[in-house]
Amino acid sequence: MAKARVSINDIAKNLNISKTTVSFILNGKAKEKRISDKLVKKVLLKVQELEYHPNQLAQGLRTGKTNIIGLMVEDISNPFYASIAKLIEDKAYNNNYKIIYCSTENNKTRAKEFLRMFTTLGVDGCIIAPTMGIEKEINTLINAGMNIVLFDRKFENMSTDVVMVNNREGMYTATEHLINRGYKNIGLIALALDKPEKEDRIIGYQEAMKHHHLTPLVFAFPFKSNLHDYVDDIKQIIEKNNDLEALVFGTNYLAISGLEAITSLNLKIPDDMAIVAFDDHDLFRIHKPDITVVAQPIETIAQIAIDTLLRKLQTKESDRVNDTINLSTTLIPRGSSQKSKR
Amino acid sequence: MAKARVSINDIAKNLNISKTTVSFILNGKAKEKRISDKLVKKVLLKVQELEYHPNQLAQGLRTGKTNIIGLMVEDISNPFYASIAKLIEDKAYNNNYKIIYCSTENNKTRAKEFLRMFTTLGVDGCIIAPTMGIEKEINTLINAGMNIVLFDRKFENMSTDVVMVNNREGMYTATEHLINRGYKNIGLIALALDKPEKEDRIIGYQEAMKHHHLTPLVFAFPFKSNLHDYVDDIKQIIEKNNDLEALVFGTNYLAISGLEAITSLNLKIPDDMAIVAFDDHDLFRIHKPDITVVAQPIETIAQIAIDTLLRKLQTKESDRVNDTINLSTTLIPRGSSQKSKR
DNA sequence: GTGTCGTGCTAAACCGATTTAGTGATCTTT
DNA sequence: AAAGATCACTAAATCGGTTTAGCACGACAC
Repeated sequence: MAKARVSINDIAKNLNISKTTVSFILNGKAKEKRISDKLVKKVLLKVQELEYHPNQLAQGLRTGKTNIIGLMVEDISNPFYASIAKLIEDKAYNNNYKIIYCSTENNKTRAKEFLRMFTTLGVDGCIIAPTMGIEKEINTLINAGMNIVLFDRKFENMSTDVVMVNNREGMYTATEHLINRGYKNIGLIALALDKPEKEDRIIGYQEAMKHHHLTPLVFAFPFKSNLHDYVDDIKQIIEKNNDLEALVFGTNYLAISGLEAITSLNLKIPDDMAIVAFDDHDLFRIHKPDITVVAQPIETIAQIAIDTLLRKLQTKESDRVNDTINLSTTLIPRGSSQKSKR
Repeated sequence: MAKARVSINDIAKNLNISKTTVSFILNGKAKEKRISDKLVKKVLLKVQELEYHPNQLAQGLRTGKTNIIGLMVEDISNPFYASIAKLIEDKAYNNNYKIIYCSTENNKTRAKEFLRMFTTLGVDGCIIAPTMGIEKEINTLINAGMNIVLFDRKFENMSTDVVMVNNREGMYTATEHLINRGYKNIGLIALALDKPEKEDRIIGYQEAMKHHHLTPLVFAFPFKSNLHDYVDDIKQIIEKNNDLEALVFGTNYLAISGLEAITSLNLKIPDDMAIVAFDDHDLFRIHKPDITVVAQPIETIAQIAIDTLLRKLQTKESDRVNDTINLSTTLIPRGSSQKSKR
């Protein structure tokens, strides 16, 4: 038999006082509202005794604060986002915030529905790694007063806080790493949600190639929710371009698919095909040979994103300044893959 | 300037009707309550025009249903849980449920606080991979009428639905796999949150060893939130037990740490040290040589967990039957590691 | 003895929905 | 033409909190 939860009325009735008084006491306004110490003690004791815990829906409805933060990413099962989610959750928890999360799978419709869900649920703020095509909705939210921090991907001319890594520079470094090791026919396998000429990671690669007078060779894919589907695509690319010496991968899962493709074609890394991945992963560290990566500062991204949001939540709307933080990536050279002469 | 959200009152006032009527219409009770088709149309149009979406806090407060499901796991950044979370989220979303999640880090206090959060927030149900030591709290919740589905780990004599894999059998199979390939000195590296003699994975290993007249050698660790800390532990074990031929790992992250340890000691897999891991991971598939694992049926676990919960939410409390589902693991033999004669 | 002030507390409105219990108008029946 | 049924809605209570406005009482001043 389900027993009814204890409400503030139960406390009040039990002590024959008004629920106003109970509320004041529980919200630390006892002094301000001149409630006697004796009564305060009595109430707190009764609260303990009956194990009263305020209904957060009612609180949220009245105060407009839910202490819920919405977190929207591409795919929570991607270790990159999962790690960030974990760090954000942890910090949120320490500040008495809960996380509602959702994976957009780069689906515009889904993303929009989640945004609506955030508002109808009354989240206090949200941290979003946005998909393309939800710019308008996000702007509407911002204008309606929602506290938003973007990360991983940004929109031009959006007046909110953004935490970004320098994708262009990171990719430039990754590409140059291969060039410095003597590779010339270097291809890029990347995701293009937007137009390729707008994707910083693609641009960084192209700049590095051009700067060294090499010809860029970009293979851009749309997002697929079954990540395994990339393996065949990559196999085909390798088979069709048999002068390819090296590949740069734009995301961790593309690189993982790349590894599978390379292995199943019986090619050796790095002699038959050298690779560099964007975004680190346990797998790249432990793989033999270990894989050079451009790592994103996951802890810092999470840290700044949640800090910024929490700060925002404590600032009057009028006093806010929107920052765009640009973090640097780190090249982690692994293996010893100087190009060997075949 | 933050614009106020549209409420049901706005719709009502705008059309000069009662909000009761609006509520009836929006909840599909127009026919039953004999609201004229003309008015129904007018209301729906106005709802569209003003982009009205009901406040879910108010709805939740009144109806006692929030359409929120709580998901509690050990660590959302562990791919095992992250994958399950993703699948659960997806299915929940399709049924108009949202997910609030939290990582317990096997911390009793944290877990208890999260459970409380679930109730004060009024979640409709929760899916929990429980930590040890929160049995009492979970029972209290169940008695208070909360809908709970447990997975990954269970408590004896708890009257709720549980989705489990057969850990004992899985570990037996994993161990026997190594025995069949000719290894004799096989150690187990596992987590022991409870007492080792109560951990099914440890028991399965021991049974396999004894059945084949071999001596079990169990190394049980407590949970550490910094997973990297296991590497040194494992290195020491390998160094101190130099007759060890093979290791079975109880979790994916222990196996990953094991790989790191083995590599950093310059040992070769499987010749110097053969291994089998419990719970698959991209890394084990792609690693050279690839690593034999006992895989858990992640999709099925997620599927059954959320299905069971959703079904439970639609069933009268009195009609409920609690199931314990036992799923089998799958041995995925990889590599070709017959023990070589040294 | 009346006005003022401080003390200690509370009644009632409110947040935004749902739900219960009707109400007044029109139509049927006899 | 009175009684009952049907129709098309609605006022008010409710969920469980917070917040506003204010009341009753005693002390003190004059």
